[in-house]
Amino acid sequence: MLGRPRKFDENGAREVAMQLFWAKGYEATSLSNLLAAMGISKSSFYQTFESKHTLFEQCLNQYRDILVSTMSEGLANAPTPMMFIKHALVDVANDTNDPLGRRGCLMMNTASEFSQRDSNIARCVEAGIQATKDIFLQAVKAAQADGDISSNTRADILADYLVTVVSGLKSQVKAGASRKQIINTAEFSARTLQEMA
Amino acid sequence: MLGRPRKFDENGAREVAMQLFWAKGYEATSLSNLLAAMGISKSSFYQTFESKHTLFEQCLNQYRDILVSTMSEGLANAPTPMMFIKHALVDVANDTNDPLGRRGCLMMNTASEFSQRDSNIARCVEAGIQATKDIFLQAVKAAQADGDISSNTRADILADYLVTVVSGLKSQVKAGASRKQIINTAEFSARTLQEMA
DNA sequence: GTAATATAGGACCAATTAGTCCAATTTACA
DNA sequence: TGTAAATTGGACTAATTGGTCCTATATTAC
Repeated sequence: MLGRPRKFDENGAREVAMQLFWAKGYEATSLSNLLAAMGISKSSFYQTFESKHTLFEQCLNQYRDILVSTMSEGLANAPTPMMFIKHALVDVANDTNDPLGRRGCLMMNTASEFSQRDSNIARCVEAGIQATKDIFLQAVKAAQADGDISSNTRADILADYLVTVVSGLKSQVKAGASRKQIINTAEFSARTLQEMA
Repeated sequence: MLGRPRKFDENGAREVAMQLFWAKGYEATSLSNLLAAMGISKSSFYQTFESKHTLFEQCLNQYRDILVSTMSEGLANAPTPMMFIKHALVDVANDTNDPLGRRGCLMMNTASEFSQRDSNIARCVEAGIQATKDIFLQAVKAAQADGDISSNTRADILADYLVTVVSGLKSQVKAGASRKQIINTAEFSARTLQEMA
C-alpha cells in the first residue's frame, strides 16, 4: 500500500452517485452533476470509477443488494410472513410524502430507460427482479403454511403478482398518485391475497 | 390557401415520431433520428412542428387520445364489461410477442423519464392516466351492476387497482417478463375481482 | 407573370457531452 | 530523501445536441 491514500470515501461517493441516478436517470445525470455531487475532480473520478457507465452498473448492483437485504431482513423480522407482505405493499404509500420518494425504483426506472438498448443492463435488472421475487416467494409459501393465504393458487404465481403490483404502485407514485390512492390500492391488493378462495 | 402545398403528411409524420418516442424515450430520440424516420428536412421540421419538445407534447396527446378511444370502443363492443376488464389485463401478454411490444406504455414511460422535471408534461400524463381510470371506473360499475364484481369494494378503488395492475404488467413486460408469467398474473388479477367477497 | 408558400440543403451556432492527458502538488511509507 | 500513488485543475478532443438562418428551387393560386 504505497503512495498517497485516497482522500474521499469511495463507497460514499458511489452512494451519492446512486442517489443521483435514482432521482434523474442515467442520461439525465451528466458527468458534471456527478462530480459536483460526489465532490471529487474529474481526474479522480476516472481513476477510481473508470467510466460513467461502469459506475452506473456498480450503483445498480449496490441498489439491488440493499433492496434485497432490506427485504430479507424485513421478512425475517416481521411478526408473520403475511404482515411482511402487507407492509411491503402499504409502505409504498410513504413514498408519496416527499418528492424524493417519487423517484420510483431504480431497477424499474432503469428497465424503462434502457432495457431495450443495453442487454448487459437488461440482464442485471432481470436478475434483480428475480431476487426480489424469490423473497416474495418465500414469504408467500410461509404465509400459505400459516394459513394466511390460501394454497389454491401456486405460490410462484402470487409472487409474480406481488412484484407486478409493487412495481405498479411505484409507477403510480412516480406519476403523481395521491397517498390515499396508494393506500387504498395496496390494502385492496393485500386483501385479495387473504380472501381469495 | 396560397403557395406550394405541403408534400408530406403532417399527421403521418407525427405518427412516425410518436412511434420513435415510444420506443426510445424523449432524450434518446435525437433530432437526426426524427428527421430520418419522418423523412423530412430540418427546415420542414421546424416550420411545421416548432420544436422537438412541442412535437413530443403533440405525440403524447395523440397517444392518449388513441388509447382512450381504443379503450372506450373496447368497452362498448365487449360482450360484457367484465370481459372488457379481463381482456384489458390478459391482452398485455401479447406485448411479449415482438420487441416492439416491449416498449411499455408511452404515458408511463414519460412519467418515468421526466414527470419529476417538467410539470407541464407531468400534468399531461396525470390527465391521461385519469382518463383511462375513468373508463375502468365505468366498466367496474357496470360489472358490479351485472353482479360480475361484488359491490363490497368501492368502484373507484377497483379502478385504481386496475390502472396499477396494468401499469405493473406493462413494466414487467418491458423488464423482460415471459408471456406465461404475464398471463398468469393477469388472469389471477382478473380472478381477484370476480371472487372477492 | 407574380405573390405566396413549401421544399431541401447546408452553413452556422453555442452549448454540452463523455473522456483523455498533462503538470503540479500532496501525502504516505521505506 | 526518494518513490509510489492520489490529488486538483485545466487544457484539450471529437462528437453530438437542438436550433437558426439563408439560399435556391419547386409548386400552387390568383
